[in-house]
Amino acid sequence: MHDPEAALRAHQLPITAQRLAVLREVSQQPHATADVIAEGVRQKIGSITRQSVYNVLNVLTEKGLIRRIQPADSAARYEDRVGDNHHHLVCRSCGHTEDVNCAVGHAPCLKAHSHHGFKIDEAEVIYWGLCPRCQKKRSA
Amino acid sequence: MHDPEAALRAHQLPITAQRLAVLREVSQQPHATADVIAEGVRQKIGSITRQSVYNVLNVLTEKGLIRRIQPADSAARYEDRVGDNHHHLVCRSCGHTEDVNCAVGHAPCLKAHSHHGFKIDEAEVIYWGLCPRCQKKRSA
DNA sequence: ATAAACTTTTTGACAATGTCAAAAATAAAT
DNA sequence: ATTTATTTTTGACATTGTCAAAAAGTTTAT
Repeated sequence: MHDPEAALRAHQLPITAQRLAVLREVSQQPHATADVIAEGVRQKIGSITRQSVYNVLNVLTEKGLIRRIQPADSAARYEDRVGDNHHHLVCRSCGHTEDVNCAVGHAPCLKAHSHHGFKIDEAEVIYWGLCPRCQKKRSA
Repeated sequence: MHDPEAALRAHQLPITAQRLAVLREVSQQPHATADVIAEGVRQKIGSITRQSVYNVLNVLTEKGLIRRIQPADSAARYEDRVGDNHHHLVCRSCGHTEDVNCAVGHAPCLKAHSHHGFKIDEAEVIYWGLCPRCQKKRSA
């Protein structure tokens, strides 16, 4: 995110210290959870309430400035890589998350044959496994 | 599930009224959440505690008798269709969930090129959209 | 610059979904 | 039948997130 201030303006969102800080934090720590973001922001601007973090994350998500992902057994995570069609690799043990470029192509990358009369708008893919660190821990 | 009792025995699980009832309920109401299952069980055997429902669902999931799915913005759901490689279609509006046969083939159905040193064991796919009912509601 | 109008942030309570630990009840094995 | 092991219940608690009203801040218009 090169210019958080411009990004907010582009979406007609009033500029506040909290919004700038949250936006920067999401950018610097992709896939962080709300409370990790809160901690990061506090170290930079002194303080922010839990509720404000949620407010900001929600409004940024609605406007499409950031993206929310919610893997099983984890609080929601946020990233600022939006607009493309990538997926995620999640560690079953520690929750560590990485991006994976789409194996197929454009969104929705998997055709679901318009099953059951549903109108499908997204195919979400999560690859589950063990990250390198946790593989080592197990074998130890 | 034709014979829940045999299924429990096959997995060396002591047979209890609660386990039989939960197993039957998951079978009859695929994709139900824990509290929906609890309600269903109560109508059949009179009473069961919230904790027992969780205990039973957890042990059945660990043993592979049932499968847990956890779509975003929903409590965990359970199904007794296990061992094959199918995915899910989830309604963004009401949470209604249906099975979708895998578009590709065998599990894990998508190769993730062993990215980033992860050891991948599953590719989970969720198709997001609107179910027929909710499509109608919107246009009304 | 200033004031008015609007939005955001804070504060504090609350809801939903799960888990933990110890006591009571039940099933299985001898 | 009795013992042993497991399960169920009971009640407290943790986490993640939301709701509503008051306080503080930002933007717009004068």
